[in-house]
Amino acid sequence: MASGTRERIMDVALRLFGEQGVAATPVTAIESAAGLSAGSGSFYRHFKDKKALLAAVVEREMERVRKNPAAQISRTHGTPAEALATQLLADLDFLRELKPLIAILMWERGRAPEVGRQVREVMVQRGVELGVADLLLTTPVAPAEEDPAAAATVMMCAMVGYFLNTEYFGEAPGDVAAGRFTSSLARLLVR
Amino acid sequence: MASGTRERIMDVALRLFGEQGVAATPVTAIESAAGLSAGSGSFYRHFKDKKALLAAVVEREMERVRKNPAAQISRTHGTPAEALATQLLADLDFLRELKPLIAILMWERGRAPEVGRQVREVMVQRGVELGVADLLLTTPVAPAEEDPAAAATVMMCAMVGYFLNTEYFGEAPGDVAAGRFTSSLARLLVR
DNA sequence: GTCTATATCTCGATAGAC
DNA sequence: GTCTATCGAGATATAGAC
Repeated sequence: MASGTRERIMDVALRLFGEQGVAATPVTAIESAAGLSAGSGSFYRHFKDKKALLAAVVEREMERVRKNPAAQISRTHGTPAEALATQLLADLDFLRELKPLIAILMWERGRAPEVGRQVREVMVQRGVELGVADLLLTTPVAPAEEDPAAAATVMMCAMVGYFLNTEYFGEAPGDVAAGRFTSSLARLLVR
Repeated sequence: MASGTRERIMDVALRLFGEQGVAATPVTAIESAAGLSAGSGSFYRHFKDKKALLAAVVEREMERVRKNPAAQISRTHGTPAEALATQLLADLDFLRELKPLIAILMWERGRAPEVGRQVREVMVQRGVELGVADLLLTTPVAPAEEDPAAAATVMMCAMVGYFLNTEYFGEAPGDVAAGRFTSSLARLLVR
C-alpha cells in the first residue's frame, strides 16, 4: 500500500480539478479526500507542488485514453445513415471518456494553454476530429451536399455542442436522448 | 468624473471575470485596471464586496442585451434555406454579444448556479432557444425529416458548438467561416 | 510516509487620515 | 472618494519528530 497513495492522490485530484477547477482545489482538500491528514504536508512527499500534480494527472489521463482499445471504426450495418449514426454514438462515448480532461481544459483555458493542446492532440489521435470527417466524406452515399467540408464541420460542432450541453449545462436540449440525436444528425448528413 | 469610477470598475470586471474567472481575479487587480491604487480598499466605496460586483455586472449585461434592438426575425429573402441561413447568422451575432456572460457562466458553473439561470433566461427571451426552433418547425418547406424536434436540437447544438469552438477553443474547426457554416447547416435542415 | 507545527504569502475586507 | 496601513482567513510549502 506504500505508494498507492500517489495513485489515490491522482484519482481524487482528477475528480476535484474537474468539478471545481485547479485553483479552487486546495492541497489540503486533496489530502483530505486521499485519506491523508488535511494540512499535513504529506502531499509534498509525492509531488513537488500542485502544478506537477496537474501535469501528472493530465498525462496519465491522456495515456489511459490513448491505450483504450474501444472506438475502432465499427462494422457498418444497415443503411449508410444507420452506420454513421452508430459511429457517432460511439464517438459520444469517447467524448464522455474525455470528460474529466475536457472539464479541466474548460477551467484552465487561458491559464494553462498546454492542456488545451494536449486535449486536441488526443482527440486527433483517436480520430474524432478528422477520422469521422473522413468517414462522412468517403461514405458510399454521396452526401448530395454542395460543401462536404462545411457539412463535416457542422457534424463536429453538433457533436461537441450536444456533449457540452448534456454534460455541463444540464439536461439535453429538448430532452432528446443520445441515440435519437445521433440518428437525426446522421440522417440529415447522408441523405 | 465622480462616480464614473463605478462604471469603470464594472467594465474591467466584466473583462477580467470573463478572461480568468471571478475567483482568480483579485479585487486588487480590479482596482489596478480601473485606475485605482492596488490594495487600497477604494473598491469597497463602490461595492459591498466582490459578490455584489459580480451580481451587478451580470445584471447590467443582461439589461444591455435585453434592450438591444437587433435580431428580430429577419424578413425572409430567397429560398427557405437562405432565409434560415440568414437567421442563423444573426443568431451567431447574438451569441457573440452574450460572450462575456457565457464566459462567466462557464467559469462559475457549479459555484454560482444563478448565473446559469440568468443566461438561459435572456437566451429564451431573445428567442434563440425556442424561437429559432419554431422557425425551423414552421418553415414553409417541410423538413422531410421524420423527427423535427430532434433536428431542431441538432441545429441548436451545432450553433452552440460552433460558437464555443470559435470563441473559446481557437479557430473554427476546418477553417469554415461563419457564413459558410450557417449556409451548410441551413441546407442540411430544410432540404 | 505520515504526522504536528509553522513560516510565508495572497487575498478579502476594514479603519482612519486626508 | 482615494489613499496608507493593517487585520484576519485561508492557502502554499517547509522543518523536524516519529
